[in-house]
Amino acid sequence: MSCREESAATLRRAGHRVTSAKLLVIEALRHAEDHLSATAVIEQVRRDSPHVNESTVYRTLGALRDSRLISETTFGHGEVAYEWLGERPHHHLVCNSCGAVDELSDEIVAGFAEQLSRTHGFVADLQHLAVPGVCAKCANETAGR
Amino acid sequence: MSCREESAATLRRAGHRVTSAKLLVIEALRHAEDHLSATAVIEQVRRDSPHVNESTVYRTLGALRDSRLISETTFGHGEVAYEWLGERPHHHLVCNSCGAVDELSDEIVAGFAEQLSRTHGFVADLQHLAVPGVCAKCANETAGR
DNA sequence: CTGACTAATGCAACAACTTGCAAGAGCGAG
DNA sequence: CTCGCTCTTGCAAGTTGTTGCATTAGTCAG
Repeated sequence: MSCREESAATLRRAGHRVTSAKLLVIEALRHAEDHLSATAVIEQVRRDSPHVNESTVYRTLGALRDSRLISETTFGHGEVAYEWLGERPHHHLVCNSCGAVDELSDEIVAGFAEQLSRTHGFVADLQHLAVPGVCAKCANETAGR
Repeated sequence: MSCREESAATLRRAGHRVTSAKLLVIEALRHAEDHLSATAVIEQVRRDSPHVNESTVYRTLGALRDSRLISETTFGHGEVAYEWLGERPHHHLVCNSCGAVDELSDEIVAGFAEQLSRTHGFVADLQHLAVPGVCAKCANETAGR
């Protein structure tokens, strides 16, 4: 199955209609294999089809997020980043000092969620968490000084 | 010490100049004893001093957040909520189903942060976390059906 | 108390999103 | 294949938050 057909099938499975705008947004995020800002997605989509309206992209991003096909994350203060959610859930460690974004497997986060369930009966929905802080490298440099 | 003098002292300690705009923003948040949206803060500030510019309030909220005097949290998708950070750190459990916001003590979160430190050397800065999910009540109702 | 240095503010333009509405297009029924 | 229901889209106007710059006003040294 081609990449495009796969995207179409995913869309259909999630109850969306298969339109060129949605496909373009999905392709942009899949091929980026990284976080993209809304503006970057618009730019990428327009590289292929300049006529696509920006509000359509915003609406599509919101719809795909609600269907759990992509994640919407706020890194630090300001920008919203979108990312294709492929296989397993994952999370991010964002360094406030150097800006590095590291990946965090789901295990620790899942343990945290389980604790919340045990103690508060709260079923946490942590599919894509961005944890702010200071990375090991920056923490060392600061301590050394 | 009056409430206002206390706010002024807090501002000074954090390296800010004591201005009426900053005091009004702080008082609004302190007396609310709850989360306020940026718009609500502007409204509240203007009830006392209608001449204060909205961009000043936005800038003040940003400055106070950077000084750790207030927290900036995103509940669900959309609005940003500000809250006065009094004593001890605390967090929130936000129900996606009924919208209830419950408080979460820092203990569990601190344990999570410690794990991140042990496994990744990452010093997490989780002073005010909003965990999305489904509260115990809503989870029960769904299960019962 | 006075002057000066610099943070804070107001203003207006800008950037980043959102929303209502009418026109267009996907997709399932027949 | 065609019809029609309804989801999507484009457009334009509206929110919400940000930024550059000139002016105002806290603070602190003297």
